[in-house]
Amino acid sequence: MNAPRTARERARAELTAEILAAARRQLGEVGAVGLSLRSVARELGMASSAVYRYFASRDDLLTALLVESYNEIGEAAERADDPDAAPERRWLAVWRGVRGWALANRHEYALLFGTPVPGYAAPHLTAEAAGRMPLTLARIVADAKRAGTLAPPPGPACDPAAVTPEMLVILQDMAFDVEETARLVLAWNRLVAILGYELHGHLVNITADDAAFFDYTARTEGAFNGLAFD
Amino acid sequence: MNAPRTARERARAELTAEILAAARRQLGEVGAVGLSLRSVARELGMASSAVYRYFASRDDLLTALLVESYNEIGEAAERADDPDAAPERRWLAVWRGVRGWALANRHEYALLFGTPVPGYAAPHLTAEAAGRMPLTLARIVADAKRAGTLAPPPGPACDPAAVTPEMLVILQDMAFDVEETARLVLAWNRLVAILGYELHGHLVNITADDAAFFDYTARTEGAFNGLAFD
DNA sequence: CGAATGCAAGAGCGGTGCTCTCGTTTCGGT
DNA sequence: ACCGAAACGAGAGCACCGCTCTTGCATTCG
Repeated sequence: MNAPRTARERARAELTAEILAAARRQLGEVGAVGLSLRSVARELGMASSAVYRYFASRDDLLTALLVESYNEIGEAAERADDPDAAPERRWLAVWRGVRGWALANRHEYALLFGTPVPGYAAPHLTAEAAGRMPLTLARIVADAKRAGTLAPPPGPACDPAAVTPEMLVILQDMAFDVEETARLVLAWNRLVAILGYELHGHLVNITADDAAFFDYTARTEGAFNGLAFD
Repeated sequence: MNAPRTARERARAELTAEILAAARRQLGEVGAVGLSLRSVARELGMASSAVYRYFASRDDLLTALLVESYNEIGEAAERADDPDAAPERRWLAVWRGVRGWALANRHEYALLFGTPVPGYAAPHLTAEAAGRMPLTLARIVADAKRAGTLAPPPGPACDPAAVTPEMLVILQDMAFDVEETARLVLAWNRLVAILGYELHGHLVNITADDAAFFDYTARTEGAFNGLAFD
């Protein structure tokens, strides 16, 4: 990420940003499958072939939007977190913060957590951005554990072989054991899943007050992770 | 679903089935976004325009595959269920049955529970087929409740206004209250979500033994729904 | 100043969903 | 037995897509 020196480099950086912005706008309107490189080019008044100077393929453009969205949802989670509050309040606040972003950016949310494009595997660079949201949840539980307010593990035991050693290493400075790690994975999965259900219409005619049901889900999952809900 | 009388009607029914079968085959190979009406027509040796006599649009064809897949996953759940076994065994068996179908039909699974096509809303006819799998889970809990082996509700309370009255009516002959209904919705959501994570690669480098982690998830969710796991 | 590079534009390829027309076949009622 | 209506298959065509290649112009660098 060096600063552009020449005028050409500056222009290139600006145009790249413009393309990305236009693509993001169109993504928000027509979704990922409807996003067309040609229409992005049209919006910017350039030939479609010119866009390929900046993004090698449509998938590359989508990957850039993917990273951007991962960072946004991670930032939404981090911004909603007040490290000085009680763990239960923090937990609910972060869940609500993520929901707020998801409701305001449903196409981006679908891009992040929906059906992956068949021939497409998310490049490794997305890993760090993708981790910000789950890590925010993990920090809350870690703080509660450090403060000694974490309840004993409820529910059945988890096979220690089910979770990778890498995962335990990543979370090692938070001193999580296998059980706590597995429950955190499930909490992260739950947050993503319940929002997917709400956004994709799977809860129509099932839940009446989506916000209330979401809060219920958040409290449930927080209690499952040892936080003092109820 | 009347029996075909004339030769024309018989031919029409057969061709419709052939188109559907070819489409299903291609869906399994290239996924929903890669499924092209033209290539289906090519496979059957007919003009692409002829297919439109049988399916008004690509979305219509996809809807037919959607209903077919919903019924298959529902049948997989029902077939895995042995009503004479203990509720805990039934619960785990159904979860595993659904996982088996999902692993063997990942593109169909993605079609059912992945990102919905932007302009597309699932027609109402899919509702009955879509309900078979969740209802199988509900029956197990209902039987356990009837047998008096259901544990008291764990976790935080649910706002009674969160769940629709319709939902309670549907499950009324099982005599579920709001809490039990909400937990069942979450169990159904969990089953779909954890399989989505496994199939879409969100658990790579996180879980080591996917089957073991899935079983852990099933037991966890079963215990949350009052079944006697652990 | 000249060479090398970056760049935008256009044409073109093969693919898509979908529509319209045209000639043929089949069916139902008289 | 006939005749009109309906169903049907095939083909051409429209507008769009991702992507590539070539061409000519502008900028940068030695």
